[in-house]
Amino acid sequence: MNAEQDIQTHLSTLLQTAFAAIAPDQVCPSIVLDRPKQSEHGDFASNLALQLSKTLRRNPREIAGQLVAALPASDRVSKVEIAGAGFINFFLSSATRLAVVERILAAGNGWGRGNWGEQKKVQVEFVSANPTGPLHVGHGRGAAYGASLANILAAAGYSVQREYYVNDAGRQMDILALSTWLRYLELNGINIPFPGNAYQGGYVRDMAQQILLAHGDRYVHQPWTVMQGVPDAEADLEGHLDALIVNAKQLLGADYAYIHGHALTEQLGDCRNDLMEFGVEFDTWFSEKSLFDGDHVERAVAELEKRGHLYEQDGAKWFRSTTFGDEKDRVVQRENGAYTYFASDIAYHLNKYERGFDRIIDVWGADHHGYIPRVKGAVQALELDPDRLEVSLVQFAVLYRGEVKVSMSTRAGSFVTLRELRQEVGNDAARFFYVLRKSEQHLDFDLDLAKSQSNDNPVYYIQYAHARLCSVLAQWGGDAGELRGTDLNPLESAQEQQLLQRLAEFPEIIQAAARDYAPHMIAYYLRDLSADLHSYYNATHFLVPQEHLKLARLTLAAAIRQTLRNGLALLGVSAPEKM
RNA sequence: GUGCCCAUAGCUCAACCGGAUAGAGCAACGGCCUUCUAAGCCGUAGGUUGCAGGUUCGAUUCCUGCUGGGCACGCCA
Repeated sequence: MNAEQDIQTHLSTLLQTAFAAIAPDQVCPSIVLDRPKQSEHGDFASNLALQLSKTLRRNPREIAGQLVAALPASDRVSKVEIAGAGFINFFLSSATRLAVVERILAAGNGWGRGNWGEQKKVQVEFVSANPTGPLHVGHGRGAAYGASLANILAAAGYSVQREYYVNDAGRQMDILALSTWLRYLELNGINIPFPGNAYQGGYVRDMAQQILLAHGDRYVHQPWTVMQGVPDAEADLEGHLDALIVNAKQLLGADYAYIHGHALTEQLGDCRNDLMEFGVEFDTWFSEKSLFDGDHVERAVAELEKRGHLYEQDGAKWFRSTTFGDEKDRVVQRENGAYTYFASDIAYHLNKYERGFDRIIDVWGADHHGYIPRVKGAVQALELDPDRLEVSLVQFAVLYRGEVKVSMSTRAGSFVTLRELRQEVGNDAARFFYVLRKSEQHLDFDLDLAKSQSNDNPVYYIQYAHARLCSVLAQWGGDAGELRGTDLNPLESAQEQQLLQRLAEFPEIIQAAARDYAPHMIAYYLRDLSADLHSYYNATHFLVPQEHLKLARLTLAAAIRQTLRNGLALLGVSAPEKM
C-alpha cells in the first residue's frame, strides 16, 4: 500500500471515529474525501456532515462542529476547518506534505502504481483490424487508447493481458487473396477487370510482385477459366466477387492456401511492425481461424442450442438474442451451412471466459456499438456473467490540416495510413494527441498542430518540462540518487506547496483513470504538472548558493522529473533529456 | 423511423463514480531573456454549461421531454 492511500484512509478513520462518538446508533455512510479545487479549502475535504444532515435531521454546520470536536488528534493533520455549507476541510502537516518527495524517489519507476486491482486478471482486446491492408488513422486511435489503458490498468494493480484478435478466417481474407491473385495475373499479362469492391491499394500489387518473383508463372490460369460462370459485375457486385473466389479456390487447389497465407502473413507482419514502431505491443495474437480448427465455434453454437436459444428459419440457424434485449434475432449459421462472423465471435468470447479473466475489455470502434447487445446476449445465454465483459467504444478521429479536413476513403485506396501519420507528426505527438480526448468524444486531429514545434503543442510542453529538469540536474552535476533523505523544510513557497500537492495526486489520478478507462486524465494531469513546473522554473532558481535550499529544490526537481517520466511512459510517449 | 454516443468561453476541450467562485490551451490585447533551455513565464478579457421541466441541502454531472450533430440498424466482417 502506498502512503498516500494511507493518508486518505487515515483521515477516513478519524472521521469514522468521530461519527461513532456523535451518533453511536447509526451506520456510517461511506466517507468521501475530495481534493478541493481551491487551496484555501485545505488538502482534503469531506462532505460527511452534508450527507448526514438528512438522517440526523440537523443543520450540516452543526453536525460538522460536533464531528470536528470529536475528531481524534493526529500529528499528520495541522488544522481542521468547517467551511461553506458544512464541509470539513483538512490541512495536512508540513512533514506529511513533504513526505511525498521521498516516497517518489524511493519508488522510482514504480511511483504512482497501486494495488487497487488486487492483481485481478484483465484482458484488453484492441485494434483487431482485419489484416487486409495497412492500418489507418482510425485504428491508430484504438491502438493508442488500448495500449495506454492497458498500461494504466497494469499500474493500478491489475494483471493485464493485451490481445489482438486476428480475423484470418473470413470472407475479407478471401477477397484479399483473390485481389492479390488477380494483380498477379495482371503482371503475367492476363487482364481480368479488377472488381471495384476488391482491395485497390498498392500493397496488393506489391504482394503480387513478390509472388511473381518467387514463383514465376506457377499460379497463372487462363482468363476464360477464371471468369467461368461468374455473373456480371454490374448486375451483382458481391456475387461477382464471390464467384471469382470460388473459381480461384478451384483452379488453384492447394496453391490457394499459399496465396491466402502469403497475403495474411505479409499484412499481419506489416501491421505488427507498424504497431511495434508505435510502441504498441500485444501478449497474444488470437486467431479466429483457430476457433474453427479447434471446433470452438461448433461447440459454442451447440452450447446455445442445448440451452434452447437457437431456432431454424429459412434454412438458417438463428440465435434468439431478442430474449436478452437485442432488437432482432441474429443468424449464427447461414443457409449454406457457413457460420457467420457472429458465431465465431460467440466462440471467441466463450473462450475468453474460459481463460478465466475477471474482467474482459473489448475496445471497439464506435461504429460497432450496435453489436454490443447481441454479444452480451450470447454471453448471458451461455450463463456467463455479462458484467465481466465491458465494451469500450472509441469514436472516430477526423484529420485536419489547420482548418481543412483531410478526406479519407478506404475504397479508393487513398486513406491516410497510421504509418503516414506517424511519419508526419512523429510517434510521440500521435500517441499523445490520440488520447487527449475522452474516448467517446469525437477527435479532431490537427496534423499541423501535432507537428508544430511550438508552444501550441502540448506534447512538447510536457517533454520540455522534463528536459528542463534534466538540464538543471545535469548542471548541478551531482548524483540524483544521493538526493534521497535531503532536508526538504526549505520548500515553503506557495509554488512549492502547489507542486507537492500535485505530485501527491499522481497515484489518485492513475486510480481514477483506471476506474474510468480514461487515459486522457493522465494527459491532462501531466500538462497541469508541467504548467506548475514551468511557472516555478521561471520564478525560482534551483542552483542557488545556499546549499540546503539548493538541495531541497533539486530533490523536488528529481521527484517532478520522475513523475513526468512515469506518466509519459503510461501514454507511450518518450521523455527526452534534451530538446 | 428505432437504438447508442455527443452538446460547456469565438475555436479545440477539461472538470476525479452529485459539492464550495465551472477550468486549461489556441485565437485577441499588454508585459518578461546579461541569470539553471523563451518549445517558457506573468497579466487582461472571455460563460444563462443547447432548450424546458424534475430529483436533491446542492446538478455541467442523475431522470424525462424537446432541438441540433455523429454513428448503427445484412444469412458482411
